[in-house]
Amino acid sequence: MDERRYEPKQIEPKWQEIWAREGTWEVSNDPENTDHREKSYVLEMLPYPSGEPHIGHLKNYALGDAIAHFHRRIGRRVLHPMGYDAFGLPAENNAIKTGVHPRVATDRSIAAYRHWFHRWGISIDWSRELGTHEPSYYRWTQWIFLKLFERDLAYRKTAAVNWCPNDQTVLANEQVIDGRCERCGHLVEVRQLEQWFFRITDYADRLLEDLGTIDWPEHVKAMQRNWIGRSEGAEVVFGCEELGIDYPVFTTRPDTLFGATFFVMAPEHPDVFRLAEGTEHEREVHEYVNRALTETPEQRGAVDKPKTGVPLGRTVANPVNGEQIPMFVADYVLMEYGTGAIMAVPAHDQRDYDFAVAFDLPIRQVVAAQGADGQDGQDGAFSAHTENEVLINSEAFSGMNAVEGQQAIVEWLDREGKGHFSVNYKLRDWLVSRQRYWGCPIPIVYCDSCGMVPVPEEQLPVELPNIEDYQPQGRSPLAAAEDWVNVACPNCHGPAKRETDTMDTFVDSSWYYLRYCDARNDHAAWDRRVLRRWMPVDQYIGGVEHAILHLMYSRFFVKALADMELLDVQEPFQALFTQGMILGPDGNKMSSSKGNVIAPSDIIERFGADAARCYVLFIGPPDQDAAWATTGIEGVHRRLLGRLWRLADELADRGGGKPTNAEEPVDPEGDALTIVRKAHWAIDKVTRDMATRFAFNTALSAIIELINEIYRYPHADPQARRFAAGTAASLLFPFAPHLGAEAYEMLTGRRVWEEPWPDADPERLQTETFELVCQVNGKVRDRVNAPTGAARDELERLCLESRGVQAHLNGQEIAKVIVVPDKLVNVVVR
RNA sequence: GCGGCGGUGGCGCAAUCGGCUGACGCGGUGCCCUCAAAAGGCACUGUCCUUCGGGACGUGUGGGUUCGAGUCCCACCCGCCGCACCA
Repeated sequence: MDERRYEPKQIEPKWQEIWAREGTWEVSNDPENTDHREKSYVLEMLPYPSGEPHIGHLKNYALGDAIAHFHRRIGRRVLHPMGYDAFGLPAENNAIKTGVHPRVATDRSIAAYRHWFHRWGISIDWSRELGTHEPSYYRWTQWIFLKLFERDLAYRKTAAVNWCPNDQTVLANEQVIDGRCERCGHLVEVRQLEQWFFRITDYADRLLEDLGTIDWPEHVKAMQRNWIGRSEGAEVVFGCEELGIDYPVFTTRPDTLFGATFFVMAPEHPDVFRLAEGTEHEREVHEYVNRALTETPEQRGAVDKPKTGVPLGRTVANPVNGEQIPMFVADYVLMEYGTGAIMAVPAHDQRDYDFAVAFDLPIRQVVAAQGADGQDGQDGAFSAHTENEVLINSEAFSGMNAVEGQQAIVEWLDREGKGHFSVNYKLRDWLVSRQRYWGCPIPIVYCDSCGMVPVPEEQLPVELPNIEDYQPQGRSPLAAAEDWVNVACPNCHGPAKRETDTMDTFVDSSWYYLRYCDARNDHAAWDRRVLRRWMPVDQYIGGVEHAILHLMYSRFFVKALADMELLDVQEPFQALFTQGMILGPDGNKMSSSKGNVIAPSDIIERFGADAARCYVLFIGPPDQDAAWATTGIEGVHRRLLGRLWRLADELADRGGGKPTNAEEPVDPEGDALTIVRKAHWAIDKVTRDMATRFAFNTALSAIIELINEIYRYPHADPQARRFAAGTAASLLFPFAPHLGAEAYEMLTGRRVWEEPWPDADPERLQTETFELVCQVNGKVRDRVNAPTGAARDELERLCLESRGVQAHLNGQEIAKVIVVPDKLVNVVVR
């Protein structure tokens, strides 16, 4: 007798082959609009293909796949596509090192990813597969660029930009973390360069407001709000009479204007040298600025660093009272924020206060708590205005409530032409050009006579040429491809040159979810009507590391494209789920240098795809980080999958003339009823966990409980056990599709994915008795069986009669009895 | 400093609307099956006390509301994440 046991290697390929051959998960765009099922667009963030997928990918796609399967089974038409974010630096850096063309390396990785997605059994509509590096895709990336260019949302300007000397390219603000390149960790330099930008700042308010319309985790919304950094205040003009130049500053506290006792400029401010010229401080200013500019952002930004600065030898006039106040240059003022210059109010701002103390400058309090005698110094610098703050030392405005005073001061400034209400943002325009090869070419041509000319749509794509030398030299490697660079001007047909920068890869991934909807459209990026059938993405799933970059850029794209009437939604991702990381067994982030990497390929080899998928979901709440434990996957393999398989094997109808079935027995009794009830309980539990929250860990534990219950009654009616096992297989299918399909087929002869999601029968969720919790003064003293739905006084009687309660009453006086029907009775004694 | 999220057995965690704390899994202990092992099955497993009936305690700390608090309120401690000289 050969032993029969759960062998994923025999089960998994069988189903993968069927799904691949039949294209089971493909879904039509339904141009006739005949399919009236509710749509569901389930999407995981597309992978950057590098080597082989890692365990985080497995979790990401296991999560999305469970949702996709669940939605299909509850009767929705589900779009669940896959693609690859295939342009990018790692493949190019690899090419520099090894000479292997980035396309070759990328396509090799893509093949590996595709292979593994099949072996994981992810239910993907493969007919929509795409790679952002394919001309059939980036043709439309270029088209979108041109659309943005037409609307002046893509533009070129010279600006101080972040330059990574290691990667030899510029970076977006969002790609600079603590002054370092987010990719290679090298210190970033600031350079004045002419670059391409997308005008995302035009959308700052809408990006902020519409966060209220989407179902995203609070922390992601908070990060976006933070990044947009909207603050309301006023722009106030300080004039330097000696040079006849006006300097506007931004302030959120215009009510403190009368307390401004000096004025500070950032070292990067373009007028600093000009102001100092000819004054006794000229040399000192040069030295200070040069020193400040060579400091690393970490050094300069150190929180407890003492305030430094140098006088400029000039004064500006405070617009509210004409007072001449001295100007300084100091590195605590940032060129990137506001106007690069500030009015300093040491009485009400900690930083200004610190500077004033260091340079012995006057401190004048202008806001005080009402009734107080004005001794609170610099307190309240950042605190919001309270109702009882009043202005003092503020001429005509003295005595006014601070909130009203602020309003009045700005209105007065506005009338005088010296200021106005203003809103400031931390968000900058998105720098999109990169001096690198492996990216989407920018479809622009420079002509000596016509200037900057967009490549006509019908000439797209501008294909990336093959080159020999990928080494960046401060300009794009494409600049060396002369055959490609030199081109006839589309306008005058004279000699012209192509733009040699490529686009940030975040441009590619900002619209891929739109292309999936109509992935094989050769005539357009998409058909607007098809988009209407699918967009927005109903459930987006990915890592929190994209909270700002990818997710903000995509939102900007959708809003801009909606404004062009190219699509009909305002937000790309209606709901977002951010998964936690799988950490190494040592609790640290997995990395090859720590030697704690768990390779999915090893895991699947040992335990199969179903066990791997279930384990990454069972390990804990899916939005939390969790450490990998090999004993954990063994548990899932044994207690969940192995035991279900054995049940199916034991209970399967093996012919015998009867049709196989796992129908619910009609009138189960005794143990059979207990098992049937547990099955309905599990249906209800799993359904609620999936539909109302992402509690896959508890859904799986409910399925384990059901399986345990079937084991507990080995001699119960086989039909009841078969029904329960079939239910377990059906419920397990979204998590472990191979075993779910296999066990279901063994028990019923049918394909589980063609079956509707089971319904919990409310009658079966009800029991005729329940365990009544009997408390005395809130402590549990007994539990007794009571009829479900019993009257309050009946429950009270049962409780009072119970042995445990009797023992604790000791003849004490009963003050009160609390009855919670079908749950508990609490006897309060004195 | 600002914003967000957490703190429950030896471990991961569960308790969904204020009602039995610790579901489920891991780990541990004992037993069954076996010539033996593997595999598998069954049972027990928060701490302390116990006359073995049971009892006391227990959800970061301290207070409060309540018949009843892991859950609500106040104050605080600790940890993680994001932002941060943002005017």
